[in-house]
Amino acid sequence: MEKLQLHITISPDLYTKDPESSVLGQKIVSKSIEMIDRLGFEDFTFKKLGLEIGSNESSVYRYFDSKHALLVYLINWYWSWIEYRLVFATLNVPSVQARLTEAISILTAEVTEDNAFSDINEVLLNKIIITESSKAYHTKAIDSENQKGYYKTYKRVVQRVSDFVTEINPRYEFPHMLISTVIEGAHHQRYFSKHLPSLTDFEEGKNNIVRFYTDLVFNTLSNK
Amino acid sequence: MEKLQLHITISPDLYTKDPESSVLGQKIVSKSIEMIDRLGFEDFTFKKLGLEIGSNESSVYRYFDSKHALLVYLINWYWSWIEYRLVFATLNVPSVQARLTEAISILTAEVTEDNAFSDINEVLLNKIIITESSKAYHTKAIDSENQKGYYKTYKRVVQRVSDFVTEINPRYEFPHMLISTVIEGAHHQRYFSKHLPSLTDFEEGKNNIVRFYTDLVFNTLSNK
DNA sequence: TTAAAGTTGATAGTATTACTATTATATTTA
DNA sequence: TAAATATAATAGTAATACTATCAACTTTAA
Repeated sequence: MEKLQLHITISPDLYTKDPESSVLGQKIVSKSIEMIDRLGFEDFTFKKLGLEIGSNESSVYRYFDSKHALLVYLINWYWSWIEYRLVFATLNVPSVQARLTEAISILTAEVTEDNAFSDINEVLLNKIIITESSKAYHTKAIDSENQKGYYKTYKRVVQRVSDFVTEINPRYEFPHMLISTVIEGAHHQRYFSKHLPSLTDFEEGKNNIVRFYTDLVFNTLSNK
Repeated sequence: MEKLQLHITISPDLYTKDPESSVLGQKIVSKSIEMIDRLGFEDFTFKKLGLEIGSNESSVYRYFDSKHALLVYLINWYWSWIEYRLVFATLNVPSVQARLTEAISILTAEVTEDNAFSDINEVLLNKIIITESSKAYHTKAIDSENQKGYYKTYKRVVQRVSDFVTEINPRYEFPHMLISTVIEGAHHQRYFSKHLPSLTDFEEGKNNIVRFYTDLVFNTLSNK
C-alpha cells in the first residue's frame, strides 16, 4: 500500500492544544486509541489514560476539553485519512464506475493493516469508529457541535462519493442517502458479524460486506 | 388504524419486577420514555425519574437493575410492537411483494400516531429507538447480554422480514444484511434529516426515506 | 381480624466520574 | 540567566450509578 509520509491536518476547533505539537500529545492520541478499543468508551477515562502514559489527568485536559472532544478528534482524523485514501485511489482512474467501486471498497472494507504513517493505529481506529462513533453524534448537543464543524470531515467524504453517484446517474434522487446508508450500514454489518451474526450473512473470507454494498449501489443506479 | 386492546408480553429476563404489574411500574415506563426523549439517555437518571413520578430512586431500582436494563426493556417493547404490526399488516396479503412493501413501510416510516394501547407513547418511543438504541448494544457486555436474550425480539423481526425476501428471490445471498441495513439505515436517515441534513436527501412530506428503501430493496431483488 | 408477607418511601452511604483550580517543578526560549 | 511555557501533583466538587437498611403502609390469606 501507499507508504507516503502523509500528514493529516485537523482543524484547531477540535482540540485545545494541538496533540501533534508534542510528544505528550502524540502519546495521548495513540494510547487513547488503544485504550478506547480495549476498555470501550464508557470505561475509558482521562485518569486511566494519564496513568498509562506516565502522566496525569490534568495534563490530558490541556489537550482536550473532555473525553467527548477527544472522540470527535479521532473521528475527524479517521475521516481525513479515509478522504486521503479516497482521493489517492481515484486520482488517475478515468471511469467513474471504477472510481465508485474503489470508493465503496474503501468505505466498507475492514482496515487490516496499520500503515504506520504516524502514531495512530488505523486498524484499532477503524474498530473504534465502528463501535463508538455513533455515540459521538447521538447527543443533545449535536446541533451546536455541528455548527462548530465537528462533523464536517465526515460530511465531506459523503459528498465526495455522492458526486460519483450523480456523475453516473444524474437523475438519481438519493445520492447522499445511498452513500451514508452504505457507510453506516457497513459499520453495522462489521459489528453485527462479530456480536449479532444472525443480523448478517457474513462469512469469513468471502468479502460479503463489500460485495453486498457494491451490488446494492450498482443495482440501484442501473435500474430505471 | 388498529384499535385492538393489544397486550405486549416482555420476557421476564428483561426486568427485575414486572413494570406492568403495578401502577408504579407503569408510571416508571411511561415517564421514562418521556424523560429519555426530553433529556437524552445520558442526562436521564433514576433519581430524576423518581422525583417526577412522586416516588423514589430506590423504588425504580426494584423494577430495573440499571438504566441500561430499562433501555433494553423499552427496545424490546418497541420491537414486539413492530412485530405485532408486521404480523397484522401482512396476515391476509396474498402477494409476497405486497407483504414486503408493507413491511418496509412499517420499518422505515416515522411513527406519528400514539395508538394509546397502553401507557406507552409510541411516537416518543420511536424517537428514542432512533436516537438511543445503538447505545444499548454498543457495549462491552454485548455478548453476554445477547446470550441472555436481550436482543432476540429485534433479531426475530429481522428474520421475519428476511423470510419475505427469500420467498421473493430464494437465490438472493444477503437477505439479513439487506433488512438490517434498511432498518438501521432508515433510523439514521431520520436522525440525519433533523441534525445533519447534508447526509440525506430528505424533503418534508415527500416520503423519501420510505421510497428510497423500498426502491433499494426491490431493485436489489429484481436485478440478476 | 389479625398476622404475615409484600410493596413502597426515605435516608444514608460508597466508589467513581468528569471535571476545575492551584501550585510547584521542570524545560524551553529569548 | 531571566522569563515564559509545559507538565506533574494534589486537592476539591457536584453528580452519577448504584447498594443497604429500615420504617410505614397495603394487600393477602388463614
